[in-house]
Amino acid sequence: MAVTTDIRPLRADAQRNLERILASARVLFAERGPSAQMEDIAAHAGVGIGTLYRRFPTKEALVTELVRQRFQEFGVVAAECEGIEDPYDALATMMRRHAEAVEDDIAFQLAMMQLNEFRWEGIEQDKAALNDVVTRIIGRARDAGAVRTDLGVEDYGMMMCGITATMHFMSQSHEWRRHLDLVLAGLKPTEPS
Amino acid sequence: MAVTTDIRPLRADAQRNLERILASARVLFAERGPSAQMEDIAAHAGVGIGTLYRRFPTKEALVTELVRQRFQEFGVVAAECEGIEDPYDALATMMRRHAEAVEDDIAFQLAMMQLNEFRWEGIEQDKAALNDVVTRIIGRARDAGAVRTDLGVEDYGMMMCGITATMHFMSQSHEWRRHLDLVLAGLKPTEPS
DNA sequence: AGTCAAGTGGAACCGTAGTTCCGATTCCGG
DNA sequence: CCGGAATCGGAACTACGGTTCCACTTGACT
Repeated sequence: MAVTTDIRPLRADAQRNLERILASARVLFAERGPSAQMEDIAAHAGVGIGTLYRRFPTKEALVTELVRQRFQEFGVVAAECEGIEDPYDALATMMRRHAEAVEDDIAFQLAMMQLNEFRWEGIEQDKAALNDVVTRIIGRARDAGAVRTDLGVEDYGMMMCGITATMHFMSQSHEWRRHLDLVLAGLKPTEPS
Repeated sequence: MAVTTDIRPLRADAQRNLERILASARVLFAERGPSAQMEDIAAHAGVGIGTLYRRFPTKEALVTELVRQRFQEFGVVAAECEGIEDPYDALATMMRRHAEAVEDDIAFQLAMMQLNEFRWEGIEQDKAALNDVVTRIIGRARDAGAVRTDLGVEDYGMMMCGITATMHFMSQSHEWRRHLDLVLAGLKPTEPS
């Protein structure tokens, strides 16, 4: 499943080219979004289109691979945040860090928002793993009385979707941090008033 | 600027066709988003593509006209909400009604989110008008101490962007209402704790 | 060094969707 | 009822971008 061994180790130059392709794709997709063109990516990597298509049978396959990588990073971040003592801080920090991780990658912003409606082949596993950690972090905050009692995991995707949208569509500056603040404020337990 | 008189009143059948085109475009764009095809719209309206292009020189022109109409409706809704006694209720109701107005129009959802980054020709005026009303409603709620003191008009677009995104990308069901609740909760004045 | 499967480059192909063009048709004033 | 300007229809044109194909090159193993 992982990176190594398929059947045959891939020729030295081919390996080098593969890495170049991935690097270039990362840059261009981040910069221009999913509409970045295959030819441009190949050119940027210094290879022909044929070479690119030898590794990734389709554009979608390429995008998916990149999204998967990013998604794993998400899992790592979440795991790190689980280590934070204060339950509320753990949740708030995770949200902030996840948002920051998305900040300068246009293609991933869109992927983030559409995670629930798109069928990303082979992401399910990483997604489930991330979901577990988030569930625990939210549960802990809730048990500690740091957030409203009706907060659930489902809310996490929703909130991130909204924040990512702000980030993506209101590109200039960092207004999205304010949106995050607003949402975080909305998480506080409803005062017994 | 308005609907009537340009130079010549438009022939009877042409007028009829224009209305049909607009109606069909409204339906198809709402249903399929901005990627709805010109040919389909023409077919749905029962006219040839040539006819469509006679009225709207480009697809963008057609979309823009529809967006403009919707936007005006937004202004009407806002004005109505300004009449609500309770300052907080006025704001909350406006947000809810604006969100509902967008609910089943995919093309307009995207337009809504991109309002700040796209250059919609000839919308500026309606946009400014709406902005004024929203400013007043938010100001009133703030003065009444119903919402945090640092809430501004700029936040309105941001919040609506986030909610629209939830609606658009997490299509199934009506989860967006929960997002709205969360955001509204976040607007409450920060308790002196 | 020789062999050849693996790998490479990029011209050509193809489908899609917006837009143009123009002969046929239709409203409307005289 | 007529003439012609306005309007119609839809075939054809165009641009764009993903994907295929294949003659040519190259790394790795004997």
